[in-house]
Parts: sequence; structure tokens; C-alpha cells
Amino acid sequence: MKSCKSNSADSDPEELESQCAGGKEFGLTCAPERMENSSRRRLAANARERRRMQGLNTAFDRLRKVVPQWGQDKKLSKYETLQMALSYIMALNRILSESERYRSEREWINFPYEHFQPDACCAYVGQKYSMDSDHYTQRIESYQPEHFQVA
DNA sequence: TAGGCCATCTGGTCCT
DNA sequence: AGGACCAGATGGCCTA
Repeated sequence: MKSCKSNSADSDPEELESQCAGGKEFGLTCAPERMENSSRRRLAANARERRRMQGLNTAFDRLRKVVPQWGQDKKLSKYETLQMALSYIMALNRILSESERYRSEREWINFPYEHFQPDACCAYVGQKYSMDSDHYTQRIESYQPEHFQVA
């Protein structure tokens, strides 16, 4: 997945930074110090940007782990992950609202106890939910982002 | 082979 | 001044 657009992409950025500082790379052997500094700053900025994007991707991976994902074969794209997270939050929010309503109507006590089992909870948060997956898939898939207003 | 997704580079802008 | 953030450009990989 690496780009070959620039030679600098194929080497360790910190190493390149130090090489650049020596003026031996990128034809800068006889370049003025200003160009050298500029080039060095650019490489440092590239390295920072890579780290930033890696941090962003780590966050996406963590989000993927807590968001429902059926179809074990393919991981969600970034866009899909965000859409799924939105739908998931909305679904949970609705479930919460319903539970509040039940409680206020004093019907909550009749709510099936198994809804509070830890396993049932983890099935939502975990990777796959082998049991009852069809039902759950239908439930969550019915929560499409376009059905909600984003605050 | 076209299209989707992604990583990386890059220059601009904003913030501290 | 330098770092963080962003968006556009570019090219590689993968799949239908």
C-alpha cells in the first residue's frame, strides 16, 4: 500500500531526516542551507503526518471492534465504519429511551430478564454474534443513518 | 480492466 | 516559527 511517488516514502523518515541534514540526499550536496532546512522540515512534516494518519487509523480499528460487523469476510471501510457507528449509537439510544419509557410506565418490571444478561450485552459489542444474528442484523440494519437527524 | 479503498506526499491554513 | 490539521494529487493493491 505504499506509494512510490517519492523516494522518501521507501525509507525511514527519521533516517532520511538525518541524511538530509547532511546534505547528501536529494541532490542537495551543494544546496544553500536554507534549502537544506526547508527540505528537512518537509521530511519532518511528512513523518508527523504519517504518524498522525497512523493514529487516526488506530482509532478506526478500535471503532471497528466495538461496532457491529456482520460478514466476517471483509472489514468495514472507514466510511462504512463511521456510518455503522452512527447507526449503532442511534439504535442504542433508542433502546435506552424505550427502557426509560418502560420504567416510567411501571412496565419495566415485566421486561424480559434475559435482556440484562452480560452475554446478551457483549453480543452487541463483540465482533460477531453467532446466536440470533438474523434477528439482530434485521434490527440494526433497519437503523439507517438517513433515518436519523444528526445533531 | 475499471472502480473502490488506501497510504503517502504536499502545500495551505490555523493555532500556540 | 513550528506543529496540527486538512484537502488534493498520485499511485499501489485488490476485487468483481
